[in-house]
Amino acid sequence: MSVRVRIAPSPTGDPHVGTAYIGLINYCFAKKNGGQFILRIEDTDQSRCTEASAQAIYESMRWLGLMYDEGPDVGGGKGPYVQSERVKLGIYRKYADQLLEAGHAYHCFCTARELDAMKARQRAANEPIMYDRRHRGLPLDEARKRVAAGEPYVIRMKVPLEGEHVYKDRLRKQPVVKAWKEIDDQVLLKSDGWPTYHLAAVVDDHLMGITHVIRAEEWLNSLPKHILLNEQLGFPKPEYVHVGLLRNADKSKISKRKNPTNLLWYREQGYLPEALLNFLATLGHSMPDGREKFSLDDLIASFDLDRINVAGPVFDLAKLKHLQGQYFRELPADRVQAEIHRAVDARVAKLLPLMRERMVVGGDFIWQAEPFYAESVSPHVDDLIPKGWTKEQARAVFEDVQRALKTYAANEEATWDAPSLDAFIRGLLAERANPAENAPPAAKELARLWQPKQVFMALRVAVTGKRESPPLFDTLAALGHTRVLERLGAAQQKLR
RNA sequence: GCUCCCAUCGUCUAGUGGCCUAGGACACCGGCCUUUCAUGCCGGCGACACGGGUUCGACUCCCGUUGGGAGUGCCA
Repeated sequence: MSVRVRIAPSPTGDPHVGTAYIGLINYCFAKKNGGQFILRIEDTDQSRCTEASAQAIYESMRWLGLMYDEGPDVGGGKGPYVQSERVKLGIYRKYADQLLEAGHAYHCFCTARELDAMKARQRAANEPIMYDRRHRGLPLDEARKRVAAGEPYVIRMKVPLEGEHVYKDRLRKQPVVKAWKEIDDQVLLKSDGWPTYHLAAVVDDHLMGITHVIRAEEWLNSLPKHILLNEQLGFPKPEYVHVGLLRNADKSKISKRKNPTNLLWYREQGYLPEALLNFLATLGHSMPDGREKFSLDDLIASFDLDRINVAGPVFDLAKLKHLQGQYFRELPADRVQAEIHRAVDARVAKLLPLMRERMVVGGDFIWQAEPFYAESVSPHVDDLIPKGWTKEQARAVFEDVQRALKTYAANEEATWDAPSLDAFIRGLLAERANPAENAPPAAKELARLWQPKQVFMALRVAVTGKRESPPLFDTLAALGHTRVLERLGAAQQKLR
């Protein structure tokens, strides 16, 4: 039988680097075995899923070159490949009814409030948190009467009350053993009539002829439910394989707060798909010959599912950058030039309003915009010290402003734009120039320094490295708080 | 809390009982090349979490401890 694998992302938010990671593994496994790689969109949460997000998934998979043989935008013989469309076809309802008839599932009429109360009680008592199955014994005909009467309900699966589930995952040394009594009677069909992930995925994997479900470790806990569902539905079981989750530096599940997780961000930044794919591959898989730089074709040729690591790897941007550099430097001159144009164009539109009135010829943009592109700037020490100030005084003022801006940037309410920064910084100056009666002597001594003209020039020099620049607050806004704070710190270093 | 998974340098990993005084890559440090920087090359720092077994012999197998992670949703 031919291998058929899939990725089944949910179109919420930005296309995720984890999708690419799991996608890469599935893709390689499919290609290695002459099988098919399928993309299915799991949008059964009507409140969170968007079409734009689905489009972004297609786009990023294409960009990476992880082209699927079947999927929403390419078709295929087992479609539709979007679950919301399948809901409309009544596919999941049909299987839910089948489970109901066979006595493998039942109606539950609990309200959200009842369920919350149940959880709260269990939490307080340090008991495992799960549904108490209060409606499990309800006869089917009685439940149907309540449904007919318009009472809201969900359909839950009937999990065995005793015994245990054992599954040997090919990547793990020991079989995974889980007692049934610790597994919840999972909701299969929600009160809006749409399926939950568990029902939809099992049904679709079967209908789409999926032979191997290779997915992230976060699904391992619900594995018994999925296998049970296959059995109750009379489906032949695919092989389930669970790979480790990508991690942040602190080992927690990768998140956008701590890492760039948006695939399109990498494209915007100018990362090459080959580099990103190569990097992702080294995270979980290793070449038998130890090669660490290789093409997708090389990877497929040597790919071995059993060599995938189960321990979740830390996503290390520094290593990606190194690989990216290697790929970039191999690029032919015309591609390099194209990449430069792309990188510049992306920022020109934003900066042009600031630059324009100071420009005489187009080339002026290059040096005028330099502070906005540069990683760091190198101001002249003399320019950092306004007339009549000492080095120490200048440093004290920079430190004070930096601290204030740091607090400001950390404030959720505050916005980092020119008008807000203008108001904030002028307010700070006014405050410092007029210290309270009971202020420390040091503050009173510095009070005379807080003149806008001089402080603004010093700040301008610190953040741009030049005495000429667009208006200070526009400049601060365009630079972003991270760079501004960095440069204020660097200025203080220079003044030591 | 409960359940499950995982455990080699800071990070990604090689290692499937003797080839290991544990190999490579990133990062870091030093040197060479170079007017500078970068690239490139050379070198250095640096790990088998701990404790018990099994065995003639454990990084490799088993058990426990510790640590980390995930799940615990009418989200996926």
